[in-house]
Amino acid sequence: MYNALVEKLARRDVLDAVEEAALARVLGPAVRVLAGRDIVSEHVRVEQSTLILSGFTARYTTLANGRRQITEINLTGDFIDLHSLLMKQMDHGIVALTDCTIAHASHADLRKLVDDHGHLARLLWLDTVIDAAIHRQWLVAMGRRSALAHLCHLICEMYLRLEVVGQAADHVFDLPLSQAVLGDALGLSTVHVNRLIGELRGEGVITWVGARITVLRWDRLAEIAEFDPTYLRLHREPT
Amino acid sequence: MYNALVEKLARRDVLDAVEEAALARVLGPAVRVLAGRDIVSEHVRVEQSTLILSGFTARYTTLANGRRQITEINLTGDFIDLHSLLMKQMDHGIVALTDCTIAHASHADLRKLVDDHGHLARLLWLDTVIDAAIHRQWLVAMGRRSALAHLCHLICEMYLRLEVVGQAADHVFDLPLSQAVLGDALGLSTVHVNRLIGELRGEGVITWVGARITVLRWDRLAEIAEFDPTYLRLHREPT
DNA sequence: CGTGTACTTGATACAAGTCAAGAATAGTGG
DNA sequence: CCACTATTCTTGACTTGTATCAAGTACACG
Repeated sequence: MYNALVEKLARRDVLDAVEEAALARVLGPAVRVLAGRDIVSEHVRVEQSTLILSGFTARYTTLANGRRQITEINLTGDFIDLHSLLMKQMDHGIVALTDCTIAHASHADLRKLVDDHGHLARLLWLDTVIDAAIHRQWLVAMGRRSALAHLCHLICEMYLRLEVVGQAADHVFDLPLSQAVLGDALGLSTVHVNRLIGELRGEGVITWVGARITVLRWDRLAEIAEFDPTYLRLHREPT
Repeated sequence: MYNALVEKLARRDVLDAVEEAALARVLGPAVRVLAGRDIVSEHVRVEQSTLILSGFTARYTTLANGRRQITEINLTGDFIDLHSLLMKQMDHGIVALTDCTIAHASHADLRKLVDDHGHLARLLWLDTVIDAAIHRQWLVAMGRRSALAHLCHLICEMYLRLEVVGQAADHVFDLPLSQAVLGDALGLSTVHVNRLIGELRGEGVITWVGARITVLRWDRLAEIAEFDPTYLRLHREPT
């Protein structure tokens, strides 16, 4: 059930059976969460971390005027609040964007896991470091790329991350997020997101029907986004 | 010479003499870097991490059209590329914004340090986790706050971070960054940054003469920014 | 004391937001 | 299975925040 996480970590460095077993041991039973529900609320203190077994979630922050900014979209195999092992108090909330299955790991157990397994600890540390790298790419896209390039960048990122966990292939994948959610992630209005998608459709770069995205011209998409996948660290290397 | 780092870590959790000594041992001699020079270039692979002993640096990414986005401003006591211990390949560059003094620590030595000192390792991990939290705050400010609120948020953050290392007190501090640099950090044009500063001056919120910023009305500044310092984790707690 | 960099201000352009309303889908209960 | 409802998507008209272009002023520094 924690296969996606193992696949992701194994994509970065060899994971031995002992480590896999240790990881499995800290995870609690699968829990179902309905779309729209908070998995972790803003500002709370937590004593456990959460692994996504299936579904999409978002880190978000709400402002006084009710506007929301999503700072990362997470998916199957992501340890969404691993950072809370070190920073107990949440600086943001995490909401289920679709129906999700999750599993918890207590900080006490995780603490023992990282104490006993140095190599695995470094891989988990790496995972939090990659979160930061994703944040930086979003910052660059938000601050200095055009809205269209920003959207293209997000599509490229989602495709690659889904591909790692077997939920994307041949430039086809499902992204069951509303345009309002995408707007909150991109820092744009829903209307503008809609027009950008229309533009990509019109140029024949993608089709997007329901949740199903088909990238017809990947090269063009990556070119508009100036997409460089280095930051996702999807190659195997001793860590 | 590494006092600022020790002060910062000690602000978060008790650091014993053994840990302090171990930290000192991995650091090489102080090196001078002139303003404008790259400390680490984009895309390169590195085998050492860098601690700022004095001065200001910026993480940045350059786009094809020459525009630049700064994703974090770093200062005295910051381990600017600690993440490279785990992700060797840089996904961004680091430039000296002012003349700086820095010290290097080889990854081999750092690796041994984190292997031998679990608690210290967690504090360093925490430091990278806080970098991610800072990125998230910038994302929120960029995506959903007004340009004015974004600038105010940056001023609040810089003040608190400088205060930790003894470079700010009584709402007065030096921020020797040009408005062009601030624009690259905020994702705004230089002209607009200039007008925002004028607005804050006009409202009597701050004075800003040369590099010297005096916050006359901190409450107002924090209110505009909706600033909540939780993300900087500046309280002591076992980690 | 001259020259480059940073700051400041004004005029204009444009990207993206807001408001509004209709069309398409998906979900729900009878 | 269909009618009813609530989202979500789409399009148009208009507004606004921020960028761009341009020119002048104030510093800093060699």
